Parts: sequence; C-alpha cells; structure tokens
Amino acid sequence: MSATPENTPSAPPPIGQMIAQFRASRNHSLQDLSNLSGVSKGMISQIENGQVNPTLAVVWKLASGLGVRLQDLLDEPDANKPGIEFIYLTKENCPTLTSPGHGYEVQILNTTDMVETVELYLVRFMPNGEMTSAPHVTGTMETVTVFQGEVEVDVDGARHRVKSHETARYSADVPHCLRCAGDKEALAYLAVKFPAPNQAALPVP
Amino acid sequence: MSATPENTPSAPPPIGQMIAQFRASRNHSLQDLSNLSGVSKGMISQIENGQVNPTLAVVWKLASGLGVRLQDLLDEPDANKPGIEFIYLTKENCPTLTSPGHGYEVQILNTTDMVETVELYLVRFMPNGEMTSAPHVTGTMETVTVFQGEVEVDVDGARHRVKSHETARYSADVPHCLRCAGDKEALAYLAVKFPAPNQAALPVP
DNA sequence: GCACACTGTTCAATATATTAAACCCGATAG
DNA sequence: CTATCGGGTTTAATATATTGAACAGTGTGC
Repeated sequence: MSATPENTPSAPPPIGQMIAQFRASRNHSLQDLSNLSGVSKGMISQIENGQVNPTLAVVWKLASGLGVRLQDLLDEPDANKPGIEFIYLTKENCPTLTSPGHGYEVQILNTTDMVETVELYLVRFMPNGEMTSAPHVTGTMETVTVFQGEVEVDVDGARHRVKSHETARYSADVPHCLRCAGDKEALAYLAVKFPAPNQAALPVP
Repeated sequence: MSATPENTPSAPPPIGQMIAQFRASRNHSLQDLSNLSGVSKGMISQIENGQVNPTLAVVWKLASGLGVRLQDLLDEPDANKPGIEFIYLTKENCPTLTSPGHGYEVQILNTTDMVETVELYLVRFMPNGEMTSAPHVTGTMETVTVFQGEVEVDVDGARHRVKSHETARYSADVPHCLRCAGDKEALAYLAVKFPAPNQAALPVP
C-alpha cells in the first residue's frame, strides 16, 4: 500500500476517458482500435473504464493506433469549463495592426489574453506590401490561404507563389516573408501553429 | 474496414533515460526518489535500465516526485528534426470532402498524418448548404471567417449571422451548425482549435 | 583490519496488467 | 419468433510489474 505522500498535487491523469473520447470521435469500435494498436479489446475496455493501470507501453501503443502523441492522452479533459461563447469580429472591433511603411495590415482573430498554440490572422496587403518575420520557435508551421490577389512566400530564401483561393503550408522556424505579388491588393488568411508548449528545460546539473 | 498498415512510427519513449537524467540532475539517490515518489527503489532501478515497462501510475508518481509534468518525461531527448518544408495546396491536390446531399464541400488544409491541435478547413457552401457538427471535446473553439456570401452560425440553438469578410469565434463543444445564408454560394475559412489533444473534427453526415 | 553509511543491483513473493475466449445485449435480418 | 452479427463487458489463465529484503560494491573513519 502506498503511503500517499504529501506531494500528490493532482490525481493521475484519467487516461481512460481520453482514450474513449478519441476512439468515439473517430467512430472506432474496440475491435478497430485493437487491430490498429495491437492491444486486446478487453484491455481497452478496462482501461477506458478505469479498472486497470495500463502499462506505459500499452498506452503508447494506443496513442500510436489513434494517431496521436502520448502527451495528447495525458492532458486533463475538462480542466476548465468555459461556457458557451459567441464573439463577432468586424473590422472595427477587431484588434488590427497596421504597418503603413510596409503596406499591410493585420487583423488578429485570436483573443490575446489566452495562451494558444495557434494564432489566426487576416492580412491585407497593399500592392508591394511586404510582411517579414524572424524565425519562430522550432517546429512552428504557417498555413497561408489567399482570397484576393496573389501572394509571394519566401521561406529561408526560397521564393514561392500562392494564387487566389489556394493555400501553402511551410516551415516558419526560418526567416520568412509574405509579399503582395502583382499590382492588386491581396487578402490572405494566415494560421501560425506553434509546437506544443511543453519542453521544460532540463535543469542544470 | 480500414486495413491500416504497420503503424510503428517510432519506438516507445526511452523513459528510463529521462528519469535517470532528471534524477541525476537533482543529485537524488534512488532512495531519495523512492521516498519522494513512493515507488520502491528497486523498481526505479529497473525502470532506468529499461528492464520493465512501468505502469502509467508509477510513471506519474515518479514525475510527481521529480516535480515535473508527465509529458516532460515522455519527450524524446532530441527528436526535433526541423527540415524546411513548403507544400502547395490547390483544389486538385488537396483532400476534399464533398457532401452533396447537404450542399457543401470541405478542403482540409492540414495534412492528416500530422497530429495537430488545430484543424484548418476551407468550406464552400451551395445555397441552402448546411454543415452540422456534433459537439467536440470540451473547450474546443471554432473560428469562422467568411470570404464570400453570408453564413449563419447556430451554436447550441442560438442563431448568429456572419457577413462577408467578417469573423466569428464560438464554442464548438456544443451542437453547432454552419449554414449558407441567402441564395449565393458562400466561402468560409474554418479553424477548429482543440484544447490540447487533436481530434477529428469532421462534420456529421 | 573492521564497521558503517551509502550507493545501485538483483532476488522471491505478491499484486496486477494483459490476453484470448466466453459472455451479454441490442439491432437487423430471415 | 430464432438466428446472427457487431458492439461492449466480464472471466480464467498467463505474463509481468512491483515490492521489500537481501546482495554487492565504494568510500570513510576508527
């Protein structure tokens, strides 16, 4: 019997619920996930119902079968219950950054007060407008979709072109730049996806 | 139905090495960590040497004793392989889901093989097209930006309207529905942000 | 030399995680 | 109705994770 030391800040993660949620969201039966992961379906049932403490290897197999990372199964499912929300963003009430010298302006579609792993922007380019970014955190990816005009994307020196109603996804952990191509205004939707914010630095020895 | 091929993306995490590193970095003996975590020191020894597959509960106790999050023990020591990438998505080479009976089609701007906490979609609505979604994981938020036509958003029964070039952000952990308003086609960009884990967020047919 | 305190390893006993098969239940046929 | 199937649960047998104690090495001081 464990002495239950005083440093038990929270409960062990309810991994069963997470697995059940993931499995349900993919419309997989226990048998399906068993085939995908190599874990017996009886075991999966017991894990989902919290009747056993699965081995790390088994949890890893399940994460593999579900196509998620191990860490994704460990996050608390309902740490905070936000409540139903609906926010309407117009050009007026939406925080907008203008960069007149560079010929573009950016609407920030995220609320800035919440820490997010993704940021959403709407970028309007004047002709010859250019938005240059320093490298972001390693692993950051950007997805840009053009809705008006045409945009040129430089990624680490390489130059690419994205036409209207098309999309490009590229590494943003290197110097990169978005530029209005042609003489018409351009409108683009930019999603910046940061890697998961874990990576607690190892303490100095 | 789906004969998923061998999915052995990587090896199970070398958690023993991580624990040994953390323990060494704090100058803790096996006995110390045993006292802190409540796991027997023999067990810790075997785990560090990779001789056993620890139970998730034990790994969690060790993480607690070390004062780190569970995820911190699971990260590969140096698994980050940046590699500069640029992917161009057109309507042709982009996975598209059509739902002819419901009058909309969806381009998936994420690659499906990478685990993300955000999913990006481009949705084209026919007049009267309607995309209904079951609730996603608690805490999921959706951001929809309209680029053509007008879109009606139902969130948990409440009805809202988003005009062209405007944006709405709303809770997606309740029943919700996007609908073409008016008799013109509508084009919308949809970003689905999950709290932490990834989840398939495709509409219910 | 011995005894001691400390490290980390390994051993026998026990608890339990894991499997494959049996089982239960609702739906859909026939 | 009975049969059958797929979904989920439970069960008996096995494998193995976990424990506490015994073991081995390493200095340290007397």
